[in-house]
Amino acid sequence: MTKEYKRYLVTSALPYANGPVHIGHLAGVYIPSDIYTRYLRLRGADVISVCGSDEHGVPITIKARKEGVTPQQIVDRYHAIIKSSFERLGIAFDIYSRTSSPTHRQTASDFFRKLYDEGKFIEKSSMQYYDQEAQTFLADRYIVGSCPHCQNDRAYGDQCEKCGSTLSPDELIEPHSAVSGSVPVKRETKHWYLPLDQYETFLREWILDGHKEWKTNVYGQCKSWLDMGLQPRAVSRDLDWGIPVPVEGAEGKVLYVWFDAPIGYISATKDLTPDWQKYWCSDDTKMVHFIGKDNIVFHCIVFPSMLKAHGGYVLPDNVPANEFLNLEGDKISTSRNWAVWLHEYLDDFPGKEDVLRYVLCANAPETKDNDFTWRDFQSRNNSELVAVLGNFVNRALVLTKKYYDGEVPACGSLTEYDRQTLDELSQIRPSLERNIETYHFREALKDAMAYARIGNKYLADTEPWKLIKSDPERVKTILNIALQITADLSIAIEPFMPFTAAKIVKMLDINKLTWNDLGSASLVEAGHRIGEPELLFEKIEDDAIQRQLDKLEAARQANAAAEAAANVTEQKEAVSFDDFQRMDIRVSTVLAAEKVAKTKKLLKLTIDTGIDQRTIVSGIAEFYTPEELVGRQILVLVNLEPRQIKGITSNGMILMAQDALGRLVLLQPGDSVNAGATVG
RNA sequence: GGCGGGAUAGCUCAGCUGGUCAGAGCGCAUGAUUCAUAAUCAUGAGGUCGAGAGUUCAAGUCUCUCUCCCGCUACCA
Repeated sequence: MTKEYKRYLVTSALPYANGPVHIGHLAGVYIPSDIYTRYLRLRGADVISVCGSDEHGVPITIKARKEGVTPQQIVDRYHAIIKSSFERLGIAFDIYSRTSSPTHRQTASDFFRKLYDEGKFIEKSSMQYYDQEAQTFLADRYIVGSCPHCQNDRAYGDQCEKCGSTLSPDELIEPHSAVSGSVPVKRETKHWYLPLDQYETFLREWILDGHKEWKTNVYGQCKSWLDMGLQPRAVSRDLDWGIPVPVEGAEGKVLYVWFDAPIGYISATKDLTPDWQKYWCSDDTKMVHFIGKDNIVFHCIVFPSMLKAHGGYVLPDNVPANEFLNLEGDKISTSRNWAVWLHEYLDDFPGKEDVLRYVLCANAPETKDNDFTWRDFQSRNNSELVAVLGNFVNRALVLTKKYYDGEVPACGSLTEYDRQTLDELSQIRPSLERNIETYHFREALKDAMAYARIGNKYLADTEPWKLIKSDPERVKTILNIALQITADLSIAIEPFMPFTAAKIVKMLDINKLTWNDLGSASLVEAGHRIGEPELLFEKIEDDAIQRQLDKLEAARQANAAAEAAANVTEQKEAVSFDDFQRMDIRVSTVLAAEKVAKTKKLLKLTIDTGIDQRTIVSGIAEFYTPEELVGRQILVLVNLEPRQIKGITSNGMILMAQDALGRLVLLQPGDSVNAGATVG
């Protein structure tokens, strides 16, 4: 798509304000978007970068309730932390807004109302759980019960955090309200849906035909969704935290958070400039969404459908989604405190903002999930930033200071080798530009570092410290060139390491350069006096790394302790002996076992209960193979109501123990007994 | 089970439309060097490009099958 654009609109996924920002967010979204934005600015492009906190949604209300504060207090807290830590890291948004702002409330509300008035929604009533005591409908997250898969008695209505399965409230065993603890009842409620299915044709043409250049993970994910067929998606919820649905008779309903959040890009732009329509409503704006892969469907399918339904807005030109960053081999997790928090990093490593920016860019999960390790962090700092970049700049400046008292020497006639070096340097820029413009920031960073590598090689090959005795004139030219390379380097690394770039500019004591200067060999004039050289980076010693590793180890142990405590479930309510007597549990023998086609967890077992032979379907395929089950004695609840599973009638339930890891283990008699022996 | 992504030197990764594509950085080894934060520079080690088959004059690069990892989705009492 070689369309000519007049301006750029860069958006970065809105961080969810129920926790601080960690390195996964940075590597996936904010570092790339910042590099891209800074590059465009250096080029003098008309570009704005917008972001803000995503402050609605159920998890925030849950956190607030848990802490006994208001949702507003929660989002105020994290908005402040996130905003200031971004600033400290040099993430240069033109505006960092928030979705609880009046502008956003108005914008999202108007957006909804326009679609509503134009009949772009469908209305549907459904039965949902209602808490009579608290007089409120319950979001899926607010319903707690036993997980039907792993028996965890603290599963939520949308997900069981223990076994990871996705649930619906109806699946929960013994559901109760997380608000009041009472047993909820079903009550009818009305909601509005965006009929995504109506936008399928548009999306297919726009993405599958029109944007084949998108990253394979993004394109593939979109294709997958489109091929599965899109369903209408609810855009409202029964909740009191959020933007009220601007429709008569919609009291107690708010916009669903995924509907209001992306509109935050628009309202942030409004907060930034009265000229916001120039960016949002002109075809010659290039909009780019920087996101993580968990957001692909919202930014490529849902939000574009919303924009299309609304009309008059630009669609994204690209959605460069990154994969996930792991930490020391494990998934980053906010709830498990398995993360490197940005605000803590900034406190622990003052003055090392660029080190983190460098490492996260060099190791960004651009094509697949990646791992952040503190050893790698240390190694990249010590052997790349200190040894290559910092060292080269220091060499050039110190030599200038030493030989010429800081006065830039004049460039004399160039040798063949000089020309060769300058030629090599000139080849970097096109590659660097191409890599940034195609969102290959890892490669782009390598290109930027090449200036320092070439500089080091140039000094080693020309050996000015030797020539200073035999051919002082020649040394002037050499150091002049070394200083030019240093100046070029400062331009090339600015998008990646703005603090370091600024330091170099300060040490050279020159005016800030622009991208157009990159590649020039006359950026520092002869006779100019440079400032005082200082070190750009310092080595990071083992003990600093060890402290971070210890910190993580502490989190790991805290998690293990918490999990162990959580795993011992409470004793259930007392039952009468009669209740127990009603259960008919028998020792049975497995006669045959086979996998149920098209399932991952199900086995179809034929068993001898002593009374009869019958079929039972059980979800143990992940733990037992059919072969090892045949001939085994097991315990079976034989008088459980039959149930249809995958078209097979299951007559009974196999008793199993579940360990702390969610693993299912069969129970069997200590000694062999006859089939049909009763248990009681 | 369906779909998507990934699998290339010890580590992190480049390899676009098939033919100097078997590469870079780090790490390692050897040598050189001392201006520099013991930093730098040179050279090297030979990885069956996840496995197998196929198309082709020619395949990491295309097709098919399989294995493993990540994600989405379905199923589970």
